[in-house]
Amino acid sequence: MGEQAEGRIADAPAAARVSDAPPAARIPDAPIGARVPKYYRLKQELRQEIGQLSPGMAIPTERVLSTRFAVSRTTVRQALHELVVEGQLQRFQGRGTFVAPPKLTQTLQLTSYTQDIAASGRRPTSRLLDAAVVPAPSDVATRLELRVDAPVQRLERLRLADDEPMAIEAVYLDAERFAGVGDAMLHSSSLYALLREQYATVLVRAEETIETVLASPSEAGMLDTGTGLPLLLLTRTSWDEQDRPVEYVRSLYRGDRYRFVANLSRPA
Amino acid sequence: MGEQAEGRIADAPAAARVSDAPPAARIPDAPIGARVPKYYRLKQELRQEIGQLSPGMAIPTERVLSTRFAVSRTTVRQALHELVVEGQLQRFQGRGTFVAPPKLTQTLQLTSYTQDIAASGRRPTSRLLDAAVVPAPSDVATRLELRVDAPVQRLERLRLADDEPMAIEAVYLDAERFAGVGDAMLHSSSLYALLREQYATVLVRAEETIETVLASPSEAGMLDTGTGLPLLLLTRTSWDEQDRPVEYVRSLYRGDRYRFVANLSRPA
DNA sequence: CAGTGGTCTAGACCACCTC
DNA sequence: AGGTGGTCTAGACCACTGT
Repeated sequence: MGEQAEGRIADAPAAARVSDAPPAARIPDAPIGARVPKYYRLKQELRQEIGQLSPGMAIPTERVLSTRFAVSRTTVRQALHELVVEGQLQRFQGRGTFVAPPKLTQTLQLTSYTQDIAASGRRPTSRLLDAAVVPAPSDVATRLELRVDAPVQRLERLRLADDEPMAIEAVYLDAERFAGVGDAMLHSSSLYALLREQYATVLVRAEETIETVLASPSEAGMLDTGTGLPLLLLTRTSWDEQDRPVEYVRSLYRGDRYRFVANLSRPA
Repeated sequence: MGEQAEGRIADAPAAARVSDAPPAARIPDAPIGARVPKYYRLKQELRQEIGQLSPGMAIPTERVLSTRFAVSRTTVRQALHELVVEGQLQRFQGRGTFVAPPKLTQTLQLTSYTQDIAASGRRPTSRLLDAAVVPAPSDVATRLELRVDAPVQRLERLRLADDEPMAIEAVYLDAERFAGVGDAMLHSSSLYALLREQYATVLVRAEETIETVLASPSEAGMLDTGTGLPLLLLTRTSWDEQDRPVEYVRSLYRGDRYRFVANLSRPA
């Protein structure tokens, strides 16, 4: 990161000040008509400095930034946290803070996942985390038009692209209609191919929702990110040619690494 | 997906303890194989209590929770913050913390915005924040297939539903092709109607992206939320029947209040 | 005015990584 | 061992909302 910051004195309306602090760097002053917290001005300053750097480069440690800008480490951490959430920085415990690569764009479309990733020039893999027949919880039952506690096959997978964890995906299927699909998935990587070839089922439409949730500690661990960081939760219900619901999928993507794109056309 | 923690006493591996603290309430113990911070266990505990309450009801103040659970106010705030981000609580400076109403679902479709909201039984309004012809920044120029700095009409509106701020929307149009559209919008509320009636332009397809960003202080002010809270940024490029790009739109929605849904069909 | 959430400080200990 | 980010504490002052 550069050497000096531009702008004038910080420390806007409030707060006790250490009287004899060294000149240190400056974070931009608060503008007039708006209330701008110190951590936010620091964030803007850091954002600009980060813009000059390349992905993967390390930035100074929290303690260094704290002294350089003459603010507490808490304030530095608040600024860094927001830059992490926005996908500009990545932090690793014990290692440091680094400039993040740009976000990746994932298309919402009714085709094979594997196919999508490969089309973007990356190597798709997946790790089966869990495959079990369980009683349908109410949301799953509703989506699949089954009764609550009806047996459903749950398939939980960690999706990777170029070996980087990309999403945690849980698929639910009617365990009676798709008997044995759990075992079959132990040796197959494409659920859609399996549905087509073994169950003569083709998906023709889907409804997908997107919202923001936060990573639990275990989710954060699997996605190699921090607890409490925003994730994008995609849920998808897909129907076959007879308009029967076939799959209900919940996928969690890192919000700092992915954006989604949908193609819309005029309603018929 | 998700996880649970049962159990008793808090204060897992670390931290100095006030020796004579009152019995206080308990937050669930940390489970074995995972590292679960105290604020996260508190969050889970609070999440459960909130589940029993109705939207709009007040919860205890930060200082009360702090003593009740025998943790610092910082820890309480971290737990509350995550519940706010997840849309379970709403905080208002000077007033208190309240149970939030459920998220609203907004459909991604190529029809009038106003129409969409009305269809969901709410009253759509909008406030024109700004209408100016400006030189196209590079991203706008790219999307509209214009040269950088070509004149574009910018229309910035605050969208409301039942008088609640819903989104900040900035639309960009080719100022030469749609000359006068800025003035016309002063007296019209529907851009799409205006395009159809005054410019004989009908939109037939669009590409929409969704990603997470954070609220700046001014955005937070307009959306009546907090600085640094996650927003969903939707960008949309729409094309007419001749496949010319017509509009480029950037909309910011509160991530704690909205989710989005898209309908997909088998690619042709 | 008292009480709320919002910001900020200074310092401590922890878990984790690299050397 | 030493340094990193992650968590937590106790306390302060602020801006804002209600009375």
